[in-house]
Amino acid sequence: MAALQGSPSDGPDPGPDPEGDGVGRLRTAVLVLGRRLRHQASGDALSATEMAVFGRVHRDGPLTPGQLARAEHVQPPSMTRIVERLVSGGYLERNPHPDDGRQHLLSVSEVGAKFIEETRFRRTQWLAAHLDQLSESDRSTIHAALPALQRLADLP
Amino acid sequence: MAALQGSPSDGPDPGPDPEGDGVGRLRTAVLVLGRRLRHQASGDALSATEMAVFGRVHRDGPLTPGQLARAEHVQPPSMTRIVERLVSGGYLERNPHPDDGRQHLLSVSEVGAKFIEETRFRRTQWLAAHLDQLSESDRSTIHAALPALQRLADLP
DNA sequence: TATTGTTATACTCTATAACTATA
DNA sequence: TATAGTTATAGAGTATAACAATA
Repeated sequence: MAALQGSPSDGPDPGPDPEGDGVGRLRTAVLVLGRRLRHQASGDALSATEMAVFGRVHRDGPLTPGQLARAEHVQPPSMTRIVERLVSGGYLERNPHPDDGRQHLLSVSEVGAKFIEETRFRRTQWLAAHLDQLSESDRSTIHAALPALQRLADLP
Repeated sequence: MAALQGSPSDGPDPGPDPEGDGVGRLRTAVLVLGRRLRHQASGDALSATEMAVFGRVHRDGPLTPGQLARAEHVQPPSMTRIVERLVSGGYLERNPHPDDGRQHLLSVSEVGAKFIEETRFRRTQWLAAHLDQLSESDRSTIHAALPALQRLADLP
């Protein structure tokens, strides 16, 4: 079916804005946001991706590297490096897996927990600061779309 | 004010999911989507960013490299390389600027226009194909959030 | 033998700095 | 002198391939 507005086969009137369809605009918005997210994070202690992984461990409890790789849709070697930086930076801790000697369980360290409290308080993150500049209506619309965006991102 | 759900100062009840706030989830969704968009595009003729720039020229008419760089939030040298590939691939054409010898105007070539028609018909793009797998309700929610996401991406 | 994770390596994207040409 | 664009170079992020350890 149509994806975010009419597809070519929907009828005789594709509208006045042929390629200005939702797909193109969504792609652009995602790419620009991601680009800015990464770049603005470069002065921070953690990169955007590191922050995402760190936040996920904090949210979803102890996880193995493999679980994290699947959740973030990166390959295992990429996650190895991300986790390596987070562990050597003191944000995450590696604990042995109770049942399986090959795996580890990653959890937020004490230092890491304190770091989250600080950054939540300071609100220095680019995304949080810029969301605050939107109208209340824009924020709630984005908030409403979040589950759908997550489902889109996690589709096989 | 609060950004996508309660901030720490909103009251005594931060909810059961401290860091599972909208900011973190939005960051993750954007990063994962961008990652998959880039990766899945690697088999295509154009990368995700190239497609975004190409689509913008198609949408918004002849543009200069500088205008494109500002619109996509990349630095001018980055846009130079993106445009270079699109021009040498035959998708875009460089035309002299009527008033200013330093600038060029980029427009979609005949081959480029045909390419857009084909890909719209084939729907091979990762994003379009996956949007089609969402429910109608999810698609319309995302569609409704698109202007807000664009404003967020374009904030100074 | 299959799975989890790591090491080694390479590629893409994008940035900063320095330069050229035009205004 | 200021602006638009390009060239040269470097860094971050992520992938694939090969390997080690455990199930």
